[in-house]
Amino acid sequence: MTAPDSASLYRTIAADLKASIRAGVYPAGARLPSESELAAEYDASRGTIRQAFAALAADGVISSRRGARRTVLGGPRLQSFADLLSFSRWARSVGEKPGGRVARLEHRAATTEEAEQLELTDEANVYHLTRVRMLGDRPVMIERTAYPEHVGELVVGLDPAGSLTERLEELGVIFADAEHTIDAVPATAEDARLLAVRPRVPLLRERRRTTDPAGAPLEWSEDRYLGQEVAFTVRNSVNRNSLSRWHSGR
Amino acid sequence: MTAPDSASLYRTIAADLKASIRAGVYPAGARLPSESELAAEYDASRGTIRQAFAALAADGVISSRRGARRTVLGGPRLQSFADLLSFSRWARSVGEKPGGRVARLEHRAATTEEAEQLELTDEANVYHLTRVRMLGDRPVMIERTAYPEHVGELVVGLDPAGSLTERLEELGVIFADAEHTIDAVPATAEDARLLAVRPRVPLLRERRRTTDPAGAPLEWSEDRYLGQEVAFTVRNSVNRNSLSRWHSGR
DNA sequence: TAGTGGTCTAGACCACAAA
DNA sequence: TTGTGGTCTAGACCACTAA
Repeated sequence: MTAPDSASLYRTIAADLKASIRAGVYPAGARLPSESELAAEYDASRGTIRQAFAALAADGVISSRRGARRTVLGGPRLQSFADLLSFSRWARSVGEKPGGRVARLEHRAATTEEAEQLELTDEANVYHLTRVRMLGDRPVMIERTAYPEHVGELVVGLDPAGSLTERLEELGVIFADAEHTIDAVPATAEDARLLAVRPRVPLLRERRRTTDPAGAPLEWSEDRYLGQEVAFTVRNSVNRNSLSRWHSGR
Repeated sequence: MTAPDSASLYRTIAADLKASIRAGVYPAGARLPSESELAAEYDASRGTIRQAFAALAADGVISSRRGARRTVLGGPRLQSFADLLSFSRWARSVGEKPGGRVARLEHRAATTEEAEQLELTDEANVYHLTRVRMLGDRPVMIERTAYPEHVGELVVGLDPAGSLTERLEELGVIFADAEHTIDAVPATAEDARLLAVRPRVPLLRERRRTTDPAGAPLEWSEDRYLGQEVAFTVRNSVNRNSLSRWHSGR
């Protein structure tokens, strides 16, 4: 889950293939080179080539079947794990100017839910940050994030108008795994005020728990997006499925 | 992407591990056996064991780091690709009784969007089915699905109150890959009537395109769930990300 | 320091798709 | 029939974790 040997051969090959796909050398539906062709080209063993292809498959970029060459899947261009965690990075990647303002920053005792999600004892404190995030000059999302103390202490020293995630990474915090729960809720009075919309407008809610390579929680966030401005896309297959559907059991 | 050799050794090992995890032998956070231990136990090579672990990682069940044993990730129990496609199968898996009634079934020319999603020429016909799906006696979702003619011709011969996906699979239709786009929309007047809620209530919308192993579209569906009854969960990591965030660019 | 997973090789046989 | 990807083996060396 860490990123060791970022220059390993199979990663290089995978990056080359991704770049070619992005550049349009292999458009959606196109057939990719065979394992043996690539093995010859890179002077690598077949196993290494298969590892490169497995990396593309894990990102939902290609499809493969025995007997036929691999093909490029269509649909939207996928984003990296890092782009997904950082609103600022994402905004830039879609050609928008990210912005934000702090609505509230607290250092207080954890709520029951926060303690559970961050795996803290009930008496522990958290840093809780509420921000309104903007694309250009339009607010599109409210971010309510709880950090455990050891992360929050870093956060308070940073410029809260910019990308906290990127700054934290520079400070050596490694984000490794995340779990996202997505549903729809009506805007509360506070939501409506912060986003400049009417109460009860549909918002797309993403609750996210992010952990480090050892599985220790780094943040627990509840983000609320303007419903029809932002969407999430997931690809899965028979062999690869990290999506599930839940019922509140109300 | 097909399911060849469903009895291959690595699949057997992966299934055993999943069963043990589900049974609580390895709870969330627990350390799993090492590769060499499993290799000895199954009299398999290390590569085969690694393939089994890769299958669990692809489903977001485990985490791994060099130097330390693999650990079980917490969070909700994951569902299979098949459970995700079939409302009926999903409902049974969460202990609810699935139900449904047909609101409309049409055989007509494809709309522009349907033609694009199903990769049809503009003049082609589709079968379009609108159903209200229930858990117990409560409606929770509206399903609006377009099928290309070769699939739709099978669908019209089936009992539309039950699980079409399961019946289609029995008829040899193989669902291999899917792409899901999730956002929030207000209930239209028709939505509100079918779900017995007030107009403009937040609905969680899932648009889904499912393809066969060769990449040919099998269905294009727009499902609308009661916002706070149903949620979707996604797990991803630095090495495995099939989730992305989209902006309508409005 | 001992044990673990990460990377890579060089083979083998097989099931399947496409021509 | 030819070439493809799927499965499996038996080795090797290395980077990293944890005791």
